[in-house]
Amino acid sequence: MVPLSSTDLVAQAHGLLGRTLHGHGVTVRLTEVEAYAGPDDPASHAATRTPRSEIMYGAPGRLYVYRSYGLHHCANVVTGPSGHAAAVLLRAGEVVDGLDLARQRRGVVDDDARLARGPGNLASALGLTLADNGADLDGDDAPRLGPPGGPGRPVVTGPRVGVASAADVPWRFWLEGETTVSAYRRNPRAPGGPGALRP
DNA sequence: TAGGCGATGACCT
DNA sequence: GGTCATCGCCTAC
Repeated sequence: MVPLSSTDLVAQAHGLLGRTLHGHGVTVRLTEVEAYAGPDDPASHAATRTPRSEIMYGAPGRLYVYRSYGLHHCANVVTGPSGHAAAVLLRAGEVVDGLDLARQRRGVVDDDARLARGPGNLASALGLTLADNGADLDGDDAPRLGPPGGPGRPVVTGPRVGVASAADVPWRFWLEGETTVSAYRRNPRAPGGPGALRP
């Protein structure tokens, strides 16, 4: 196994900002992501290796989709390498193509910035479901990632949203000034003090 | 097999 | 700011 340093993971997360993700008829430009380090990260689903999290232990460049609170789907990009289970949660994006379809899926017509704000909404706008779990993002079929490119504007760093463990690890990254970025909300179960895990 | 919990989001006050 | 809907997954027994 090749150890993945936190700086590499941060670089992977930064690399996804500003990049496009093509879903089922909808394309978004990623504006907010969160990094999860794998078995060493108590906030990651990969902290316990189970059939659900197994996809994160596989090859990088694949999509990990899970259902949260019985209502929403959340999408991650496995950043690997194989066996390390590092992944980046896609939290928000700007819909740049397929606006009508995204509005139809989300039922939002008055504020395009809300179409893909929040991981559940992002997955919904893209039409991502559990059926997309394990999809190869470098393949020809949707979902797939667009070509790498710079974020285009300064990247802001902050603590991760909603996690009960390691809530203070500043592995949430978003593009400065983007209206599509979701609001910060701390998990009520998270301890008040600084987290034990620091990059 | 049953019970508890969660990387959420929308609505209400 | 607070509450609640809702169900797949994990763990304990």
